[in-house]
Amino acid sequence: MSGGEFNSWQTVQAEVLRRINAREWKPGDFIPNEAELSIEFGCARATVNRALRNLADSGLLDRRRKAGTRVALHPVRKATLDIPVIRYEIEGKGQTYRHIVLSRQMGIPPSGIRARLQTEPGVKLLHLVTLHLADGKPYVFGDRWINPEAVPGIETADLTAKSANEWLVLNIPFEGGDFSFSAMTAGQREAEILACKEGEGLFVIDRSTWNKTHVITSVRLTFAPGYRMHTEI
Amino acid sequence: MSGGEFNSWQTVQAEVLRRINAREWKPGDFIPNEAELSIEFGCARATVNRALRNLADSGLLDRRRKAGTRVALHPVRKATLDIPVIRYEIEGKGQTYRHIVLSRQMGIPPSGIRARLQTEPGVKLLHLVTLHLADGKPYVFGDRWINPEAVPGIETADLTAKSANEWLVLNIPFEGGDFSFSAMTAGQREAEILACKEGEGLFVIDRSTWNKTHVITSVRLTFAPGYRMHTEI
DNA sequence: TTGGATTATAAGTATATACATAAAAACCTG
DNA sequence: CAGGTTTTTATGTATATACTTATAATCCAA
Repeated sequence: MSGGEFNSWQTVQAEVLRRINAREWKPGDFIPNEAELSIEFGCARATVNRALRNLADSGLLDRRRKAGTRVALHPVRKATLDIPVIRYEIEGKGQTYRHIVLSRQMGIPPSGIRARLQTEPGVKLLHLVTLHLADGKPYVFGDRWINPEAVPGIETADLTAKSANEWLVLNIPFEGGDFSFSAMTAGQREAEILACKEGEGLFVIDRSTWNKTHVITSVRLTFAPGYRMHTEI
Repeated sequence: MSGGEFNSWQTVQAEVLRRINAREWKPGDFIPNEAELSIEFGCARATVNRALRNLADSGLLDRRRKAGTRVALHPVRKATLDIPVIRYEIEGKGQTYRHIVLSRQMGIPPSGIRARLQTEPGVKLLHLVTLHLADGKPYVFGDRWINPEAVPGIETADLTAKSANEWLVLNIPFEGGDFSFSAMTAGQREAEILACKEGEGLFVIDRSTWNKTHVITSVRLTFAPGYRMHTEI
């Protein structure tokens, strides 16, 4: 074997990829261990490690200590998508951004929201409905519940200058988030707010974010017709 | 400074994250270089490098050679989402999978598809419409165009046993893909195929995949009402 | 003052070595 | 032979060192 010059982790990665694609190593197969590969490729084990770790990160290999490395059985492709702050997304397209607070009040959330935010029954949360506009046209509206216990200062915050999301991103660091993407049919309320027709299909993002101690906020973003989310791999 | 024990890349990463969250290092700020940090943290530069590289990968830091490392100005959060093969997705939920080829013929594609697949005007492509069912109920249908030049053997392939997507994944390795997610309103055709009402909001994925030489295929997946795509960060 | 060459610098990477750790496999023991 | 213990092993990680590379900053000449 031995053969070519594989003296960078990128070339090692490319060669491993080639073997996977050429079915020399088939899904489910164990591949030689790092030590063996480092000899075959004529490089250090650390270099092989870097390449294999990278491929494992992107879902093409499964690795376990002691067990070894195998080609992923169902090579799941992982796409990474950026979760932008809406203002940047709009301004990035060269449009002018504006947002309006449609309503803001403390209230007892519906049970679904309460479950997400993990609060006790009867506890009041801040409920905020905002509309974001691009060049003056409705772009997306957010129906948001905030746990004031997790967000000191939210009651007195001015959320007309900066949107709630921006304010939170700036002031309350979060560690994790939970996103789901779906479609809904515009009802009367959505049609009114987004200035579209009833019955149109709308793109929806539901998102919760949390830090170590609390679930901070849960928001449903309903986009005006025509919105697309895009990514490449 | 010096201070605590930061002798693993994870603890270094955690400390850097803490400083970012605590605004000790603000968005746009340059942070000390690797050599300085390695002294401060009492670890090797490679350890700092691993931590910072990881944070850069996840979008929280911007790094450039010679320039240095700074906290990302708009700390974009990146969510990774798995692109599953539909059969695995359905079977993973414990439902039975079945799929039907609704139509299969060579034809001249509309100009939008032609542009995506980068083929010459007048060239015929394979057009395939399939419906995937979960427990016998319509789950998603795919409207797919395949470039036969990129896919030798597709004309004679049996696409009733394995779906086109599975066949392609198994036989034609691809290097890159392009995904976009949106919502549409069910028209008469969608309502019929997916057994839903006209005017319902449907989740749509448009996907093209390519390898080094060709764009292989472009497909629009239209999901039955209620579909959600989920991810965490 | 501009624009091209030079230099200094910070990240990027490769390597040998050493040790840590998870977990499969082999080895007991009752 | 079940169930627990020990051993083995492949990956995971840390470190010192050395070299590479992109590029910001500087210098210099037309």
